[in-house]
Amino acid sequence: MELARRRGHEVLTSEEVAASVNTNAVIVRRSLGDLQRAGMVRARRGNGAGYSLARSATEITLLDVWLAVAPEPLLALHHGEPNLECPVGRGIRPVLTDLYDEATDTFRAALARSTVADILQRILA
Amino acid sequence: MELARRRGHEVLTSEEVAASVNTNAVIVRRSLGDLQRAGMVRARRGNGAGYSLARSATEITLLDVWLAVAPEPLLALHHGEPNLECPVGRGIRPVLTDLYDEATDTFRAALARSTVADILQRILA
DNA sequence: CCGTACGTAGCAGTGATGGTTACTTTTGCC
DNA sequence: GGCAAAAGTAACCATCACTGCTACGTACGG
Repeated sequence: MELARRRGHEVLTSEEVAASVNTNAVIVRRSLGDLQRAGMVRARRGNGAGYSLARSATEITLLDVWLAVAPEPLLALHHGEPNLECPVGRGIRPVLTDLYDEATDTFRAALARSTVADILQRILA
Repeated sequence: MELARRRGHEVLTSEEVAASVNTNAVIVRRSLGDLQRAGMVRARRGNGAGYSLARSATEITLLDVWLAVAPEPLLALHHGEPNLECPVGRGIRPVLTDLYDEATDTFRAALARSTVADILQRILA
């Protein structure tokens, strides 16, 4: 959570972030790369480089982050084809994808209700 | 979907279900075993054995199925501990689990709105 | 008692993820 | 211009979960 270092440090290196998450700097660069492609984070390179927020923390929702780092469909159908000779096998997929989409939408709506700023405020409270 | 064979066949063997899902009988037995432990399906053994619904299809929601077969938390925290020297690292987990629970609840509520009977009706429509 | 089909263990193949190392590229500073 | 710092990225390995398969134990009807 990038905003916490708006108390002095304008940018954070991947090493610093990795230390605070107890993981590897490369993992951080990979994840922040996703957020950067989604336009929520800026990366400066070269000497004195590091990451900073590209948008205000009040304008970044959990949903934004979720979409940037999780391309997977949350509910996946069985990989293989069902047996098309069975009447259920033929018709089940559109119905299930429909229901999946519905459930996924409510899930996303819940994520969209919280911004990074909200979360930070609740952490510091 | 077990109800479709209430047009004659009282029980289905794992082999028959596997054929209709284009998968292996053992996989079916494992999955239906979960549903059986959750009380939604009955299994008869011995000669002429097979599976049948333990409750009416109108009394089985997608949420029931989901809970029976998916014990995973849908949104998992990072496995490792965050750095506890960072103020954000210390406080973030309760906040995130809270938000995760909230989103997961709305997701489950959406699943609870559909029963197996509903799905079957939509398939045959 | 015998055959059928569930229950379950064990194993190989696959794919996703995390972690590490190493190398390239960019860029500020001297 | 050259050096050093740090992002970007590729390659590789370990781990884990899941599917699919074989095989065997177990319950139960005829």
